[in-house]
Amino acid sequence: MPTGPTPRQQARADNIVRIKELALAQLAESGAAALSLRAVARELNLVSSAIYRYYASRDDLLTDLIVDAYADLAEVLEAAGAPDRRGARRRWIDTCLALRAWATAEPHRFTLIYGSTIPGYAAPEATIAPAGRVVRALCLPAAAGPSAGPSAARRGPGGELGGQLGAAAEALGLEVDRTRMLDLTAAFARLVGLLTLELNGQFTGGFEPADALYGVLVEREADVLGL
Amino acid sequence: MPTGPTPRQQARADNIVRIKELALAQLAESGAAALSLRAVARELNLVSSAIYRYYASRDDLLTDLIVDAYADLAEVLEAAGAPDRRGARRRWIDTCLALRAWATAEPHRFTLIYGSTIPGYAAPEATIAPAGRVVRALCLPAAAGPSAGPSAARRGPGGELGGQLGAAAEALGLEVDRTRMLDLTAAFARLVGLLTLELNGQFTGGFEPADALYGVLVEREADVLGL
DNA sequence: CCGCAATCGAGAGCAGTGCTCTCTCAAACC
DNA sequence: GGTTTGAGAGAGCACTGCTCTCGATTGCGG
Repeated sequence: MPTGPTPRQQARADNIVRIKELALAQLAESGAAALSLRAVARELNLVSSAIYRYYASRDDLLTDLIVDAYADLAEVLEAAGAPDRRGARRRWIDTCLALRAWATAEPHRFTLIYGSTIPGYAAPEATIAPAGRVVRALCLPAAAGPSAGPSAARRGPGGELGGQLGAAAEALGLEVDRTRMLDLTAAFARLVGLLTLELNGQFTGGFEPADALYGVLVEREADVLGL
Repeated sequence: MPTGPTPRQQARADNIVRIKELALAQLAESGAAALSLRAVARELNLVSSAIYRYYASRDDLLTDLIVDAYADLAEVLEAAGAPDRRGARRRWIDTCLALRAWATAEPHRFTLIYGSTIPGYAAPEATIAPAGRVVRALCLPAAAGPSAGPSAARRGPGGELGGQLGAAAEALGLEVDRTRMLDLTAAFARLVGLLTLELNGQFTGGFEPADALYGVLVEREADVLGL
């Protein structure tokens, strides 16, 4: 019979959850730079050194939060773009709107994954798969489109760029040709770019709130993608 | 007669320059989060408290670096897009390429201005004008285009978005109608988005280096803008 | 059921940070 | 020449990440 977790394991799991919650709260109000392990420990009525029983370093905690953020975002996008009676255009647009809704609801988590990283800091191995899942979730509703088809997966731009696009499509498990992959990549970059600018206040005074702008641009993306 | 700066003023100016240089060097190798005033003071053979004669706080120094980065980038873009015998399309493309060249040459400075900011941290007044200058420099070569004209500056989408676009165009001193402003805003967001993703290593494994991708997408932007 | 090993928290401590305050000394100005 | 202004030194506070050691508790194997 499958024995449940021992009390100790349970307590440990609970503590990890609480640590993440508190860390997320700190993140939301002061940003990633101000995340303090000691402060988390304090709020947990733990002595500072005890935190290291759960995370070997501050970066480890951050990495965990990043992975969680990717996973949550991917889930949201997958739900928004799930295949159903809606047409591809509607699913694509809903997915894009879900992206912005998530980003504006949790700006600290969005900037955690798409904001600036430290120079020379390579994304830990653990984060690349979840990151890909987000890209895939966003692209999937728009994967089928002009010149797309299972047997065309190898066609499209040749040369270096063609190889990169083909590899990227394959890595994401998207059955699209290279031209389509180029369009999807561009669309992804545009959306993330727009949100990054908005969240960083680059639009302050001009486009606050940017709902209308975003709405129009998403429609345009749909047009460009032939949805 | 205009007396030159006193030795004291000169020494002070020199020190500020040296502080910025050292800070930039730190930024380049460890990121903005790791910028340490004490470390800068140490390299300057100064005791830590003496730094505060020049900058009242760490944030003040960062703000200064941000303003400088905007100014430098704007200068580069203005030079790349300066009116001359080249056609508008060529000038636009050259400007876009200059943007990427600057961003990849000084990734720490690019992420300093377009990377993530701290939640609740409002951009200091001093930074918004230089930020606008960059936008203007990028848009200028593509300002003239379909449906554009001095007397059309008020036309284009109406409603909330129309007002925002009109105000933005006016604030930047761009003589474009609102439709054009929408296109320019979108193009700006796309380019910055793409570069942000690239510099943050979101393309690792797929599109490194992203020269080819960027080149193709810039050509496309030119098409969309009717250049 | 009992002993041994793994785990956890406490506490002290190190090196570093931003920033403040006071003091001294030299340069600049009247 | 006397006085004001500015620069640097030094000590200190509160904080950070992280390490090490040392009891105490838990849980597993014999």
